[in-house]
Amino acid sequence: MRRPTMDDVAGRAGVSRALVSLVMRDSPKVSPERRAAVLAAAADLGYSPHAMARQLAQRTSTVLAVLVSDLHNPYFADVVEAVDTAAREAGLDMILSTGGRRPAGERRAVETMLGFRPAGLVLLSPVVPQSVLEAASASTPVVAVERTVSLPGVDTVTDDGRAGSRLAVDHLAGLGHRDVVHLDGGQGAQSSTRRRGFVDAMRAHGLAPHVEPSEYTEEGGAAAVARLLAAGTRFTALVAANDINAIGALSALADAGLRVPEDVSVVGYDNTSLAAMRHVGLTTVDQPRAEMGRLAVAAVVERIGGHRTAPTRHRLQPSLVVRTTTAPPRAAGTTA
Amino acid sequence: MRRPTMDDVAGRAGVSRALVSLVMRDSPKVSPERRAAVLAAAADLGYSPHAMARQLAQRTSTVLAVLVSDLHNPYFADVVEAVDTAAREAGLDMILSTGGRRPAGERRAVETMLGFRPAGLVLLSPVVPQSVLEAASASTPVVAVERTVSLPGVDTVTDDGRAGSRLAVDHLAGLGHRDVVHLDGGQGAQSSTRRRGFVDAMRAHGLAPHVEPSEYTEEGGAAAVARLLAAGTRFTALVAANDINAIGALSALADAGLRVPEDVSVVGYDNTSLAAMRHVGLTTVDQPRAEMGRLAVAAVVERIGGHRTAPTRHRLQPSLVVRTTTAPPRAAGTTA
DNA sequence: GGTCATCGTTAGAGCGCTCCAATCATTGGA
DNA sequence: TCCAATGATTGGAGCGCTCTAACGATGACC
Repeated sequence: MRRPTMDDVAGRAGVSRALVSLVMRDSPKVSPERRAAVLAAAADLGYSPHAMARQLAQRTSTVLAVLVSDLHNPYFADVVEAVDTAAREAGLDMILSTGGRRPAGERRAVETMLGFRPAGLVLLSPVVPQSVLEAASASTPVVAVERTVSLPGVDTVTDDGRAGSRLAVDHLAGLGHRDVVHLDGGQGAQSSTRRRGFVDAMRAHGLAPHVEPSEYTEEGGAAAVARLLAAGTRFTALVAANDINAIGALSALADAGLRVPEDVSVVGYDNTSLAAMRHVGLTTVDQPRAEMGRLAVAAVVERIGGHRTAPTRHRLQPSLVVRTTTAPPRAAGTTA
Repeated sequence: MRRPTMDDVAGRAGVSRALVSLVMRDSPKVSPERRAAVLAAAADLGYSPHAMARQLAQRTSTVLAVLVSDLHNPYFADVVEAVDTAAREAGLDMILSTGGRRPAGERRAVETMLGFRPAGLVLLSPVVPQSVLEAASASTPVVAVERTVSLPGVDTVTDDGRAGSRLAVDHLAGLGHRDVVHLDGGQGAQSSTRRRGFVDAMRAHGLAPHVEPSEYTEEGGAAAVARLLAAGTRFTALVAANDINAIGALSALADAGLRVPEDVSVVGYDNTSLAAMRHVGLTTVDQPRAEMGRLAVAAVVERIGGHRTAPTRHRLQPSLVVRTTTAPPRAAGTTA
């Protein structure tokens, strides 16, 4: 079970350990014969470098730590995939961990990862308090995705949540809706931005904004709609906190015998694979997830290289994807 | 940016580095006063142990490497969550990586992870050739989940795919279906087991089994159904390769104007959150995912402890979850 | 023929930690 | 009172690697 070390390879190839090290790192200053001998010995022994020993000696890490708030949300699968690809291209190895959308879980996950002295830390929609991010940024480059942070040591990559909500409202208002309710993301990252965008856009259309508390989960969406119906609230359209929240809302509407989009129109946020499913066909706001993942890694790389110390604030433009859950309200055409 | 080391803490607390090490590992053989002094110094300095240096010195890793074949399949989110929880309880830190369901990608991911000399390697539905698993098992405990492997050094945790398919067929046959088609998982892990179970169960009911090639993806399911319809194949029920494959099949059926379950019944496999969605309501075969994740970690832990060298072969019993995509066929009641 | 770069190679220190054996301080038993 | 036993603490070697500086061997140059 004991794996061969550099010394074993050196012994077999009849060279010094330092030379083996050079070969392993593709140094140009090694004669072809020696290089061949070393590679042959390594192959014979089935040797591969010990990544941790290397990092300890180098005093520089190639580990990119990534925290995912919720593995069940397909939104993250896309971002993580992009991060993974970009990280590999930058020569970084991704470590993934999850906090289960709970601050305590995330905090512990961050601490564990920091124990590995990663080259950087990418947090996807984190819910930990800012203080944790600040502490982390003291020892490694930190990038927060889909979370507004104003710390000088923390870079951010978000979509323009206000613009996203505006797209949704403009679309609905254009269809003739006047009674539109926003299901709020609560403690979730970026929810306040989306809420503000909703309120502003509604006012711009001369409509009264109604915000109903909810959260970034299916259950939350269902519960919020159930509450609205129980209260007898009048609405013909919903702007959900995100896609899974919208899915929950759709379920609750179906339970109540309301048809979508005939009785109620629904708009989601994130354009996850869920929204694209034929049986859902959710109209939703698309975030450039791949781009966001790439930018997050790029931000880390820039900091590592020391090319930058000032924080980056990427704010990407979302777009609307219209599918089958939105249509003019019943009494359409009555609006100006 | 330089993080404090154990020596810094020792200096501040006025003790030796070895004593700090003992405190950090909660050794009982440290006097309360010294312990307090060390902890205070560590807190002042914001010290946290360097996980990699620790592992190098200990010659034993606490890293559990986990390979996920497809982050987009919610099936894995559940298993990973269970693995994460169990790993943490066992004092292991999870590293996650993904191969994008491509053998080359998985192979590279495995090599990268092995560079960290993990305490164990858990592969979820891997598609790499057995030789890769064999090579890996030479240097660390390896557990394959949902993949049949007969190597002595590799433990396995699978569900009983034959039994799962049988549950599906029994259910459909019980409803009166006679023309049932199985969408095959192709190269995917465990697909041959599920296929065999389907064929055997159909024969046991005196029915002719029809197997249509497909794969573990939404597109694959849609394409297979489109092919069946184009060929004019007669069928009243489908046993899909897995849930996302079933989702694709549902879409294709809808496109063709066929209603589910009135015209065609559909059974999935995995009981993912997708299947449970109100708008899908997929009848499906449930795997005890949490249990599987736990068992996988347990297998690694047993090998680490040296308690076992013989391979474990866990085969768990699946169960059927009946929802709304299955019903008697149009001409029901005609069967014996 | 001697000096000086240049090149490929190597010894050895050190990364931050754990482990072992050795040390020192205390206590209890005879 | 002395010695063994117990418990708390420490020095130093070593984990597998990288890095720096130094090394010997060439060859170029005058």
